[in-house]
Amino acid sequence: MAVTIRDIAKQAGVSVATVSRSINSATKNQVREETRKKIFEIIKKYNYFPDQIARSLSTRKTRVLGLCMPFRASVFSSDYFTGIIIGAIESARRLGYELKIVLLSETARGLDISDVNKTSAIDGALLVGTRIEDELLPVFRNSDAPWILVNNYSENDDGKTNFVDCDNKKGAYDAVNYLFDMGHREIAFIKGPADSRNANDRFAGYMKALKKNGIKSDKSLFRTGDFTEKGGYLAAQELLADKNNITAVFCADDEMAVGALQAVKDKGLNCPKDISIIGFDDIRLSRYVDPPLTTVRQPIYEIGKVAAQMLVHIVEGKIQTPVSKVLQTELIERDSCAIAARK
Amino acid sequence: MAVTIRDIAKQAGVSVATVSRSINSATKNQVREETRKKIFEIIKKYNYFPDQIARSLSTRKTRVLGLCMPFRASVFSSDYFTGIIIGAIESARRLGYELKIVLLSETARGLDISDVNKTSAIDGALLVGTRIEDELLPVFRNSDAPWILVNNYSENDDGKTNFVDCDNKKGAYDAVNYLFDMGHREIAFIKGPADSRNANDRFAGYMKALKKNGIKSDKSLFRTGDFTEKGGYLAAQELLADKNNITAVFCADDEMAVGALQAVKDKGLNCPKDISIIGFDDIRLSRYVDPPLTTVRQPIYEIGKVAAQMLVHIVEGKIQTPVSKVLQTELIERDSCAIAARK
DNA sequence: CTGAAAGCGCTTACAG
DNA sequence: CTGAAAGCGCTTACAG
Repeated sequence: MAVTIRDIAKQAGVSVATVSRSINSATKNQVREETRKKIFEIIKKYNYFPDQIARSLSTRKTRVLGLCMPFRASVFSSDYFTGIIIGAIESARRLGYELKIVLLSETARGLDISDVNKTSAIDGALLVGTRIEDELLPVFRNSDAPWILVNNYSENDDGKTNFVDCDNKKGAYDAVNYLFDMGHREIAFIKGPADSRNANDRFAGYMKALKKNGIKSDKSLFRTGDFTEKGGYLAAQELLADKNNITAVFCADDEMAVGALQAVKDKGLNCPKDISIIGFDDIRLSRYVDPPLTTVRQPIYEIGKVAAQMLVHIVEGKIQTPVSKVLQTELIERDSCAIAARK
Repeated sequence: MAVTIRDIAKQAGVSVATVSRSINSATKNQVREETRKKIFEIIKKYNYFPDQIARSLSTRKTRVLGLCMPFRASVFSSDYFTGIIIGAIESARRLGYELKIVLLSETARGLDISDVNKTSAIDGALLVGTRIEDELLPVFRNSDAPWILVNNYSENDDGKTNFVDCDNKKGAYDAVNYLFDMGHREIAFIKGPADSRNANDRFAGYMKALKKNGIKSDKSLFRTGDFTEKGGYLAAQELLADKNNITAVFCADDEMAVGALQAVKDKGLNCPKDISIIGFDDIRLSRYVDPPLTTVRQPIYEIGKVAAQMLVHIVEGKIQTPVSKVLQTELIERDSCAIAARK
């Protein structure tokens, strides 16, 4: 049988209340040092660890954060998933929290986030990988349970959401300006899925940059991908077949950029000589393809880190909500973009 | 205030016991259908969800599995980490469990796995990324709490450990035979860290294949890497400087193989013409380097899946321990190996 | 500084 | 088929 606080109390000749006070940093000063010392000896001797479950039932706090996400392949894209988790777990750990992965059912059965909290025994939620279609957001908003939207805030949002994200629009804007400065005028764009908020913001950034540079947008220059390599390949293939005067393509994520790169090669064209390609995210693979991909880096690890930290602050009531943080992207120049070829 | 079982009982005009029985599949048949129906109406009406914490305290089961690992970079290598987690979480979910990530402190302070279970509120542990130096294993063995060693079993082990792993020795053996059949006789080996069990088993497989083919092992053909790309690069560089007659190098993981490939290129040599390279794991990157890497595929997703499933079976007492499963590796032929060049 | 007692929200023998 | 009651292992007002 496991040793409980009762056993310790009995052996130390004190009440369970005194043992409890001794082992909780907030109350340990209420106990005479000498008493505490004796208690800790007994604790050590019996190798006692307080039961976290009992503690939670009593305090109504679990000290665990939920990383909540739909079970969708794109969320689990290795670099993204790993980055968020490691960032989050580092913060959590430092602040004395653990991390639990909770999968949201695809069939969003009107689950309220406070239900998630109760059924999953978490103090707060990091909401990752949502899409507009999930319709998770509206219902989450009606909850007073602490949660943070990670990486899917939209500038068209309601202003009441806690979130951390990178500046998708600005990142895309920068990418297009970069291409423009290299002389590109016919810049194609491969969008992400229509129901992805950050995909939309990236598109908005593209449009904004076009406008600023006096280029009028041309619908025949857009294609929609699904954030996968294959989707990028297909979209680029179409683009290359239709329009022979494009000199650059901006992809809403690196996966699609990798696919687009392959399409360019398969068409017998050279990147960057004939076509420049620029991606978004800076996944590990970007450095290894040939040519290495120029891209807009999203500080994913930082995002996870900041998000978890922020969530803990909310949970502990140390911060006023709504709260948010927008991290900056960084243009990473590699070899997939070059001065626009004369056409 | 959240609604509790009391509220439901009161509204339904029954006792909490009856409500409790109704909502637990194991006991729901003890309740008259009519009564149950009424109870569920009330539950729905009040949007009641049973508190998992209270349940856990009462049943002494949490229905969460712990993915326990040291906080070490190599564990978090994207493909590995993601593969294990997704595999594990899928099994867990299907069986009604959740997954919590618990970081083991580097400074292994004599933590017993049963303590982990108590302090982390988990029913069982998946032990990932351990090294011999961790000295976690011996202490874990003294515990009766359910746990499974993932991916680090050694054939020299005690036979009492629950584990799932791939057949590292056999995989390495296959790789070397493959090279031998292509005419290679001077086959270098870049080992993993000395305190990694699977690294050692892979080395053992290499040695076994050498012996079987009548090649005597040559110490000058071994180098030790650290499972990272950089380590592989450095080791290969040394190898290439020292021995000019090697025609192939087998790397204990793909990360090192990618590094080795770069070293070969930097030396002005061609892979596979001058030097064949073969890796282990089949990480995503392997398909993208130039030339694409021939490697020994480790079914990492399957490993996570089987491990979680096995753990649940142990936790629920449905299976006799010790229990284990060894999954087979698969040689993936790509373009980094060729017939040995005459020297 | 310390203890007795109530309470956190469930489950489950026990009795009927 | 149902209920009253004890119990899971803690924390925390309350009283002294």
